Amino acid sequence: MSTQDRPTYAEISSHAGVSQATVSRVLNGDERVHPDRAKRVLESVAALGYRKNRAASALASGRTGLIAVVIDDDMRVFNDPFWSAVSSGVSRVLQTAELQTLLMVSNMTSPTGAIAHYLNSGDVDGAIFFQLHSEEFVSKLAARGLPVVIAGTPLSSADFTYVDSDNFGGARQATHHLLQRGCKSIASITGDINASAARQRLDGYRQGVRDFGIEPDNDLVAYGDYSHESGIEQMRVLLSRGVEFDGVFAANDLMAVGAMAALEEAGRKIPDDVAVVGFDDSLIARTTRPALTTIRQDITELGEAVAELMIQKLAGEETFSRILPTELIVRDSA
Amino acid sequence: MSTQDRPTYAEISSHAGVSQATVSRVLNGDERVHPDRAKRVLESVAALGYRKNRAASALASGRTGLIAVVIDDDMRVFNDPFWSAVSSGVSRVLQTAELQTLLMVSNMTSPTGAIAHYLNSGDVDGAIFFQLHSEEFVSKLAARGLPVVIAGTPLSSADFTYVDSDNFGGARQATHHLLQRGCKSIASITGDINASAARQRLDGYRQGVRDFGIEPDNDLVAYGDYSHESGIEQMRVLLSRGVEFDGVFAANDLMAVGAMAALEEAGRKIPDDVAVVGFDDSLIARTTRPALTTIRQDITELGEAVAELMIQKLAGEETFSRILPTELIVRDSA
DNA sequence: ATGAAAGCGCTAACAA
DNA sequence: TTGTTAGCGCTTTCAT
Repeated sequence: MSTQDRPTYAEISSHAGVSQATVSRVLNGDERVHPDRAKRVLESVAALGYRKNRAASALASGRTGLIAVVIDDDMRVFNDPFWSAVSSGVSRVLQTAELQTLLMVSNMTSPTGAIAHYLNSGDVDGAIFFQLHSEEFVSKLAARGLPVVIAGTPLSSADFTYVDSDNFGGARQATHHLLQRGCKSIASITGDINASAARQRLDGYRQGVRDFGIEPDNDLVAYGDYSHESGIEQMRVLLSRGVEFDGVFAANDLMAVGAMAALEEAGRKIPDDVAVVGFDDSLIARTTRPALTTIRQDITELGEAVAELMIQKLAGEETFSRILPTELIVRDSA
Repeated sequence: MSTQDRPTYAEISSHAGVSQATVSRVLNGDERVHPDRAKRVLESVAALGYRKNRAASALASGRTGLIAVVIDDDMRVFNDPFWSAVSSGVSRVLQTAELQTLLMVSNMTSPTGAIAHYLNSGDVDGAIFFQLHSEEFVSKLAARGLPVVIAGTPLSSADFTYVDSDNFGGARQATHHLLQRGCKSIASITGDINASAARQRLDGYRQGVRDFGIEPDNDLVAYGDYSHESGIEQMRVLLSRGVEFDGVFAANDLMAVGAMAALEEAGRKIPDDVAVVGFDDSLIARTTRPALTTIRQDITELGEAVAELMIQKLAGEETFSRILPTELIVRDSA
């Protein structure tokens, strides 16, 4: 809008008394320019209030400076502050590398969708996926040479670069805490078991009990889907099975809160009759009563790590997936 | 990355046997092209798997197809699913108009910041602001001809185009509900009073009591800041004042939950001794016990409305700010 | 180390 | 209605 006729290389070039090529070199950090001339260029840039036209730059160089962040338009995602915190971290870090964040909300990331279209069009320099959609689709993009980083753990063993919290370790930590505080029998309510995080947390729970010489008992595991309702339901299921337990690890805070409601409904006192540990350290963990003991993941760092890996990829450096440590936050429920 | 040497207008043009100008016209929806030739162009496009190069298009046309969504890097924003739901709506609607969403997280939207820089560079076709930062800054951008739409109500009476929930009406509705269920004296805990929404909710509460012939009493108003902690604190303040009340309207759910905790701590039963109504209908309203009666705002629609207004602005149409209706959700707390 | 010059792929006058 | 033709502003060989 409004061709404010801003200065171009032509103006800078004549104002500084150098060629446009030199202006370009200076503005792109090319080393081989005499410091004096570089200084003059920079002065002219400042004097004329010059700002680079990204479209022109993108056209000429083939680099757009845009990184897509692809999110499933899944209610889970948008009711969960988790992903917005990750996005925030991503965006902030990308900005330091002069990269912009393109937010793409996909209702279905089918290879024929508008997003697939866009991602294939070379209009972005890279793509970050939140919870891996169709891994096949993502593999295809990666194979085409598009730098891809994933927030979360891919289901397949494919060699994606990804960053995730230590779901396994966190769940194990939670279980250990319950056992250490004296619980004898620990139950667990899993998240949506189709998601890798839920599986890892279940595995961590199992390892956790094993660490204390207890054989995992399938009767103590109930399969939820991360929702508050499923926390209530699955706790009722556990109670109805008649197996004894005095500790519960729920794969996220929301289910933990649901489970606590069901426990109280059944007349069990928390934490005395049954101790409860969640996962996420979301807002709800602090505000629920009793306050929820939980596993904190550093989601802002997750976002930052993802962005850093992307920057490394773009620079052609080798990248290594990262697992971020979690932390036990002890409150009143366990 | 990887110059997949994708087809350009040159290829389409020769494949379809028309000029590049015609290709451009067809691809940009120019009416005055003979249907037959348009059809041929489209076929060639499909046959060759052509995809437009946005950078080239942007350079030539001056339109980037990018809309910035500017969000304050404020913990409030990223702990609150509110804004991610709005972004989701924005992004989805913009996509239908072939526009992409550029997510810009500002730590300080100072006119000298990187974001200001970007916004001033003509690299975006428009900007959407979440909660108005520096209105002066935004006015300046708008004055330069950048289409701007705001999610939330501007503090000043400036003529921005904005979309907001009916904060006044919702608060009034909440107050009416308390009065209708038999409460005789209603207290209120406000949000951060520097924010327009908090002021509107306070005004709505006052109007609500007045509607029932009661004169608003300043001793019944406590000033919070939207945080859970402030809900607890301000409820304690209210209780310590010694003024009687049997109903409370908190300006958001988080404070309402905090207030309930403080009430129970003081031995007051909810809703019998004191009924509580919140605002937002966030996740926490459903999961807290007793479940919170609250005012729901349709935040996805808010995002969609913002995006629609932006599209209208870009089309040069006149735009009118919108206030979206709220809905009372009755649960157990009132 | 610097400059000249040829595009990058598309759009939009202008002509026809 | 269609085609011709200049660019848009920057990057990048290729010379020097």
